[in-house]
Amino acid sequence: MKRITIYDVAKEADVSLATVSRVINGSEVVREDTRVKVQEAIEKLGYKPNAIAQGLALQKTTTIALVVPEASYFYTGQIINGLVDVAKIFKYNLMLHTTTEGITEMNDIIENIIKSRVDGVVIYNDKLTKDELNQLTRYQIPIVVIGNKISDETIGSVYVDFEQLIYNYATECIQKGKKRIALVEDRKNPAMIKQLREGLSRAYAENGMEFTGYLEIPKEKKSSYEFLKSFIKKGIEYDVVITYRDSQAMAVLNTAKEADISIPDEMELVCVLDSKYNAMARPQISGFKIPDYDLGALAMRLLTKMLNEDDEVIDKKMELSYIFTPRKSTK
Amino acid sequence: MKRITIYDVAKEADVSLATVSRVINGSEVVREDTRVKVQEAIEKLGYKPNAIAQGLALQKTTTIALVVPEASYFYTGQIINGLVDVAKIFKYNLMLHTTTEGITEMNDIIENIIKSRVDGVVIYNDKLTKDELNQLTRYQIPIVVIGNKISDETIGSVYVDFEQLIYNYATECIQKGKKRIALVEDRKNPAMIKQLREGLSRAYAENGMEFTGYLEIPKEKKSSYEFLKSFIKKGIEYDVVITYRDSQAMAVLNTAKEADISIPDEMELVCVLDSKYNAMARPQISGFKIPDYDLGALAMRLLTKMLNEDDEVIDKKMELSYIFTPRKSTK
DNA sequence: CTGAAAGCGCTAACAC
DNA sequence: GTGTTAGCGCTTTCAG
Repeated sequence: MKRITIYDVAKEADVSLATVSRVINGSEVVREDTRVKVQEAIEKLGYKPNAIAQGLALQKTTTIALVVPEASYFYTGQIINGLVDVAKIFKYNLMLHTTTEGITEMNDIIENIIKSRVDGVVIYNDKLTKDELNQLTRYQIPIVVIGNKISDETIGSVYVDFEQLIYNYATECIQKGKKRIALVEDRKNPAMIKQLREGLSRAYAENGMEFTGYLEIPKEKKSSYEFLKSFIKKGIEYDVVITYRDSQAMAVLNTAKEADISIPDEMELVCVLDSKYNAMARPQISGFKIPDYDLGALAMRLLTKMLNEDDEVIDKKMELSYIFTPRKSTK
Repeated sequence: MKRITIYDVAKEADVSLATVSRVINGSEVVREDTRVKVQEAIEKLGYKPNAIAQGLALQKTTTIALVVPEASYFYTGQIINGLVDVAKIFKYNLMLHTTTEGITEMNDIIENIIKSRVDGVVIYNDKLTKDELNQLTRYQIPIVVIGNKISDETIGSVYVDFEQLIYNYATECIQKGKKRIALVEDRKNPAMIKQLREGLSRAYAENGMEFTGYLEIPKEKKSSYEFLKSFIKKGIEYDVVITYRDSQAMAVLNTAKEADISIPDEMELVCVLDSKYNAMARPQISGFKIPDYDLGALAMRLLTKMLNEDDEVIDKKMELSYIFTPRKSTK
């Protein structure tokens, strides 16, 4: 089957290709009967405009690049859903780029993004140097970053302040006398853990103490569970242990049970990133409800605004809040 | 900043644009010193070839469309990872399209895919009519479907035969005397549940019985958990209950515990789609390890073969196997 | 209201 | 080896 182009339609409808172009793009100036004539020709031939050619002619692709860490986790998934939904509303297509921990060179992705001439990019990524961002801005491409407070002329950001979140929580704990707080390392999210440590350190510092509860998982241990198993049975050293992801929290739960430590009576447990699995565990795990879907949705919305010259973007830096969801693992 | 094109590079390097094109595409015929000259010009100007223009000229975009259900679940995520990794190897870009249950009209997506002139598409989707596929094939675009046994001239498929899986399992159960098997409905995956029911029915039929253990979740119940709660406490009616997703299995686990039913002693539990959460539950939930990552990776590999004229595609229909992972919820 | 023609950036014969 | 030129399919002035 021969590729059918605007030219074929023009011939079929006995008009010029300019006219066909007009009806495709819903121009008002076309007379009704010729519009119908063209429409019929389009139907008959099964013509679909070539977005690539349009992109070339218009200097815009109506597609946005998405850069996300490997799409494995529920949390990321929800963010993507938010991005996708809003993109759909504004008729943007999405190019998916994923970063694997360290392995995927950001540079390749950036190179790719630039070549593909997308209209904008949304990046959800902890590790991401200023340099790399500049690379993108140098090519004038609008960016929205999820999870970082960066922002300037062509960069917007949408995030939750985890440092503040954990600071607030720790402060409250300390004031209630729960001074022994532990934070479990998460190898998959070093940048996030760094933020959490900072928040904890700040809270401790303000109370004249030093934070010493960072639980680094020894290299030889393959999983948090394996580590915690040997760690937790040593005895109860902490009032509350904080994990980043649900699976780590569940590991704590399981190891505590095995060590006959009662949660929350003898030790409390909090998971930063709440998830449905937290609610399914027994005891149910307390956590912070992060507006993941909204992070994605608002990021995309912000980008569409930045892309649309008519829209005045008031604030390129959007901080979203979280809600602590107390369940059974905390008192 | 003015958009810099191949023409600018040509002028800068004092050669013709054809030569620049040649070095960009690694043509062998360029003399070393002019290649260097051009490279320098490219560096200096920060030139990046416009993939859109290349796409137009070459009649191919080196991008593949992905159609997946909303990217929420771990299972889907792994498939995507597989797809992404292989796509990366073969330098294909990915356009992401997601289908929301029923809401997203497949037609819009198809329209979009056709317009974007992708080289191929990978569809992971239960509900997908033959009609819709034909729509795509009509435009000569190669497709690989994940999860369905469809296949013809331009369509390949990679799947796990769940009907057979559950048939095998049920048959074994029946032979061991566990004749009361239940299957919990999954509203989010009706097509999959249909397959599972068929497998169960077949197993029962072959043993001269009829399958009656389909547990439909009443419309007024908001979650599997809510339903199971009222259902399970009625007493033990089944020898083994089968769920599709991990969260449903966990719901069974929790409700059984609340009803003081011992798993696996009084009732066994199997989750079709195994996940890490199954291993974190207590008792740990048995399940079938589905090669999700491989499904994605092989689907993409198959597509790349179909796209490459040199490659002879031997079999467009790939059935992957599963492994039953017995844990503590089955005897 | 419609058509003619230039151009978007790049590739690929075809010359030289 | 390198340059010239004709497209790839579509949009958009500019005329008429």
